[in-house]
Amino acid sequence: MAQANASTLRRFNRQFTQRIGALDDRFLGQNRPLGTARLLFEIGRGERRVLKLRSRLGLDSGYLSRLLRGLESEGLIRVEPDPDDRRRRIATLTRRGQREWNELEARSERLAQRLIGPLSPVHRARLDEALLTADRILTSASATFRVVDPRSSDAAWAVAHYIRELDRRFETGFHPPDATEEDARILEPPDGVFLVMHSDGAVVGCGGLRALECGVGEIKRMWVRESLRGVGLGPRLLAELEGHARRLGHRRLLLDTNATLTEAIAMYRRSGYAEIERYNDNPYAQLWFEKMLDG
Amino acid sequence: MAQANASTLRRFNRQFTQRIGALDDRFLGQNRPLGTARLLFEIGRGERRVLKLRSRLGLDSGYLSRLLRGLESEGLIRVEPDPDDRRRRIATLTRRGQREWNELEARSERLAQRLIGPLSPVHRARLDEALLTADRILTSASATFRVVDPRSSDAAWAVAHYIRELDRRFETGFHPPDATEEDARILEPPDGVFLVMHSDGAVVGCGGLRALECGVGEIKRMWVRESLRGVGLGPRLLAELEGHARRLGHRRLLLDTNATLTEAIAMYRRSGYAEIERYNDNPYAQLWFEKMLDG
DNA sequence: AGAAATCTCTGACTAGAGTCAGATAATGGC
DNA sequence: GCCATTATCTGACTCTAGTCAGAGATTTCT
Repeated sequence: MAQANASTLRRFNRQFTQRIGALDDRFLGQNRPLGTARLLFEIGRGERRVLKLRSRLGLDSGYLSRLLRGLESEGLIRVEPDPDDRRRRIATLTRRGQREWNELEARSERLAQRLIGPLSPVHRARLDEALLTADRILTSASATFRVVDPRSSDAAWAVAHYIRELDRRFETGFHPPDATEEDARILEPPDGVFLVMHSDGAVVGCGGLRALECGVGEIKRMWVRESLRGVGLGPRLLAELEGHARRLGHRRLLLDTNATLTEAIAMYRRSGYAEIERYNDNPYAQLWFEKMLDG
Repeated sequence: MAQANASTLRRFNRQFTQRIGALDDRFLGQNRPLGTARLLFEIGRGERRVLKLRSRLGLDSGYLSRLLRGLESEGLIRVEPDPDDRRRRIATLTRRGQREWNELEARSERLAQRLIGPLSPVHRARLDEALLTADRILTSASATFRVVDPRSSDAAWAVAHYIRELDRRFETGFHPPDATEEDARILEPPDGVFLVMHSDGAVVGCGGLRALECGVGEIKRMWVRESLRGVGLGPRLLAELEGHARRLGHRRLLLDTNATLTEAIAMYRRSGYAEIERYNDNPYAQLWFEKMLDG
C-alpha cells in the first residue's frame, strides 16, 4: 500500500515533468537562459529582496550577483540597497522589465491553455480538482513544526489569523480578554510551548500548550490555514503538542472550544478527546474535552 | 472558468516541480551529471534502442553519442549494432550498470517514500487517487489522432486489443468472421479511414469508418485503452471520425454494438446517437444506432 | 569602540549541456 | 551498381551553471 503509493508519485513525477515541466522550461528560456528567466520571473512575482531570492532559487551568492548585474545591464531591473539594512539589496523591475515579465506570463498562460485545450469543461473541472487536492496533500506532507517564541512575528501572524477567524465564526464575535503579553508568557517554556507549522516557507498553522496544574496541560490557539484543512494537519499538530505535553510530565490534557467549530470538534473526537463538564470560565467556550496521555 | 483552470495547472506546476522535481534531479545526479543519469535511467527502464533514446530525451545525436561513450568507458553499458539494421545501435546494461541502475531506483523510491512519509494512510490513498486522475486527464489532453493504414503495426496492435476485450466481455466470446485483410480494405481510403490515437508515443485507442452506401457511413472498431476510459477520449475520437465522414460526403452515420458494452452505449447516446432497428446481420450486434450529420 | 557576523560583489575557475559541420557506414529504391 | 537517405560518430566550438576564495560595506554583539 505504502509501496504502491510512492510509485504513483514517481510515475506521476516522470510523466508530469516530461509533459508539462519541460515545456515550461523551454517557454521560459525563449530568449534568455533559464536561470536568468527564473530570476526575472520571481522578481516579477513580488519577491524583491535579494536575500530571499537567493534562498528561494537556491543559488550561490556570487552567481546570483552576476545574474542580477546581467538583468540590470539589460535595463530590466534596478538594484538598490534596502533602507532598513544597507547590507541587503532590493531588486525592482523597471518599466521594460515589467513588460518583459508580462510577456513571460502571457506565454506561460497560453501554453497552459493549449495543454488543457482539448479537454471538455467537465474534465477541466475534474483536473482542476485533482490538482488542487494533490497540491494540498503534498503541501501538508512537507509541513514542518517549529517551537517559536509566542511573540515572534510568525506566531503573531498565525494568532492574528486565528482570532480573526473565530471573530467571524462565533455568533458573539471573539475579543479574547487575555492581554497578548500574558497569553504569550504562559505558552512559553519552561511551562508552556508554542508551535508554528511551516510549508514552503509560509506559516500554515499554530498551536500552544500551557500548564494548568500539576500533571495537567491545556491546548490553546490551535489553528490551521483554511486552504489546508482536511488534509491531516490538525491531527499532526495535535500529536506534536501531545508529545511536548508528555515531555513536560502531563498525564491529562484539556481543551475548550465553541460549538460553531464543528470540524475541530470532530477532529478532537477522532484524536481521542472525550467531552467533559465545564472546567473553566472562558465565556466563549461551549464544549470541554479531555484526553489521558499514557506512556 | 477556462482561465481559472490554466492557472491551477500553472500553480501546481510551480509547486510540484519545486518540491518534487528538483529533489528528483538532485537524487539522480548524486555522483554523475544529470544528463548521464537520465540516460542510464532510461536504458534501465527498458528502452535500449539508441534512436528512441535520442527522441525520448530530446538530445542531439552527437551529444548522445558522447554520453553513451562515457557510460561505456565506465563499464556500465555495452553498445552494439542492431542485427536488423546495422546502422542503428542498441545499448544494454552490463552487470555493473544494472547494479548502478538498481541503486538509482532504490534512491528514488526512498525519496518518494520520505516525501509521503508524514501522511496518514487515508491521505496517501487520496493523494494516489488525485495523482492518478490528473495523470489520466493530462494524458487524454495530449492525445493526438493520426490516419494510418489499417495494416500498420499500430493499427494491428489496437485492433488486437479491441478483439481481445470483446472476446472477454461478450457472453458468446468474439470471433469476428471478417477476414482481417478484407476488414482492412474497407477501412482504407478512399472510401474509409482508420484512426489511431497516440499519447506519449503509445497507442491509446483506435476507430474506423467505412462507407455503407451513398451518403451513409458506419463506425467500426472503436476502442479506447481501459486505463484511459472516462476522460473524454471516446467522444473526441467519435467527433474526429464524424469529421472524416462529413468530408467523405456522408449525411448519416450508423453503428452497431453489444449490450454488454454499457459505457460505450452511454457515450453514443451522449454524443447524439439514437437507437434504431437492426440494419445488418452482425451476429454479435444487439443494439443499432444512427446519427444525422448536418453541415 | 572593537570584534564578529552578515550580505553582497568580484575575479578566477571548472564542468556540464548543447550545437554544428562534416565524416563514416549501412540501407533502400531505382 | 549507383545514389539518396538514415543512423551514428568525431572534432571543434559556445554558453550556461555553478563553485570558491576573498574583499568591502554594514550591522550586531559585547
